[in-house]
Amino acid sequence: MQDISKPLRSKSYSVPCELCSIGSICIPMALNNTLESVLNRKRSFAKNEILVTEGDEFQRFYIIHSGALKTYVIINGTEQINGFYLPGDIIGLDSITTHKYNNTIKALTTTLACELKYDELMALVTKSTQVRDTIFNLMSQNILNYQKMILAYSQKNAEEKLAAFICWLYTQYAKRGHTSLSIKLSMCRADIANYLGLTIETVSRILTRTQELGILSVRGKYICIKDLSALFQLAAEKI
Amino acid sequence: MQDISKPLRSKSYSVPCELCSIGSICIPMALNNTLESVLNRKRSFAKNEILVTEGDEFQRFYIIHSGALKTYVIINGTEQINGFYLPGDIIGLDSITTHKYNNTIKALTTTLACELKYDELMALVTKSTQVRDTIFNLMSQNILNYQKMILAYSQKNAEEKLAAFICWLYTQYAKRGHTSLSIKLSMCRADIANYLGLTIETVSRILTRTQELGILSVRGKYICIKDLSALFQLAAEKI
DNA sequence: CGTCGTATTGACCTTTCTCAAGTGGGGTGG
DNA sequence: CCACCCCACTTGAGAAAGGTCAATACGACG
Repeated sequence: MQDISKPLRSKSYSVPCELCSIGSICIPMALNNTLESVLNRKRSFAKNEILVTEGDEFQRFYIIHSGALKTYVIINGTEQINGFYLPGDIIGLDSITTHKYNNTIKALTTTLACELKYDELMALVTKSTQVRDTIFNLMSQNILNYQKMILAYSQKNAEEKLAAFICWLYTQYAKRGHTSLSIKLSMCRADIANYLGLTIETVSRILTRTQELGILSVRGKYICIKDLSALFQLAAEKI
Repeated sequence: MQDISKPLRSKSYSVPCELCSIGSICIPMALNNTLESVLNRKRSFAKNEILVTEGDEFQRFYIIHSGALKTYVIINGTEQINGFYLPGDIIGLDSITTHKYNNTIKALTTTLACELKYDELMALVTKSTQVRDTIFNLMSQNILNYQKMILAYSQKNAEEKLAAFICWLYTQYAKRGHTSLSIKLSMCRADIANYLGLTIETVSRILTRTQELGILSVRGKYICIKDLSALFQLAAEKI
């Protein structure tokens, strides 16, 4: 286990609290003293460290400050990746209904995450309509995202899926104010392939092809978007 | 437009209020007089009638009492189906965050749906922790369902997708107490194919093949499940 | 500077799509 | 009441996308 109060690594990208997915409720000045009891701020996890295991009792959400996580389940002995989570994202909303975690959560890189206790958050929801609206908004957004993702993954071919995936990465960072066209992938090809329902070879081939089209520049885990609008067009999404 | 207070058709399958997705908050005895102002009970829609169009201002959820709906968006001029909704399902949770409907909602058959006003529901959430927990539970369940669906549709081949789809239909009805192995599809092959990201021809071929395996018996829109456990196994899900 | 794990590339095979023709059932008009 | 028609569905043959297996290249790390 890691040191609880390990400081933020200046090298890695992180969200300022104002841009975090929980937004306004994360700002101490908005909620004064109530906040401290709800959030155990900034716990650090090492690369490949498992935060929770599928089936564990649900107690707290995780909100990523810096780094990246993946969630997965084991089906027939093989890992099936459910999602990737980046700075500002919240994990655990699906667990409210089951009272336990439905996925294993693992750190892809060194990650700093805020812990948010469920019980205490619920108490705040009743007390403050601002918190209530924030949480409803968050859950609704989550549902909308999943709808879009299902559309994407049922309708798109391999090339479009991969383009959509990179667009998603770009958008996730952009939403938090980080608009660089250079992206460092925190996951390996196998994880991407697994998540998109493709094979490693197909992912590799398509990255090469997209590079030859002048849309991307790929070098290992580093991707540079050369033509953003072409990438979005390939993903069949409106920019 | 239809007669608002058209009575429930006895022929079609419907959920009793106790099994509706909004569950306890739909039972008048639990919420007494507050309920009537929130729910405009049982409005009827004709087959192919459009309830709301993508982009319309969001005001109310729809909870299906009987019949079936589909939601879709138009991408590049073609319809892309987002989901099918059956008795007990609630539509509109994704709209909380956008304040407008993200999909067009259309009736697949004659459908009876309860309308639930958003503003009034939110007021109830603050007043009653029971309502609050019900709604959080509902949204969480929704997120969990989408997670599972994404897994399903990114990892499965055509045969598994279709089996999973029929399992889902069966399960949806079973959850509401309707455990018959005979299912009448309310959607056409084209809709199923669209939704699953397949072609009509593939859907047709797989239905035929699955029938030859003795798992299903297909006759137009009528499907009879001959071997439920084999079907779930084909869908790669635990029963 | 070698080693191990990850990524790329190539040849071949399976699945699904595409295009095209044929079938069948429900509704309408004679 | 029957025949016809239309639309939804089924079936078949060839094409394309993606998967599989195998060899090779790269790169981080000791």
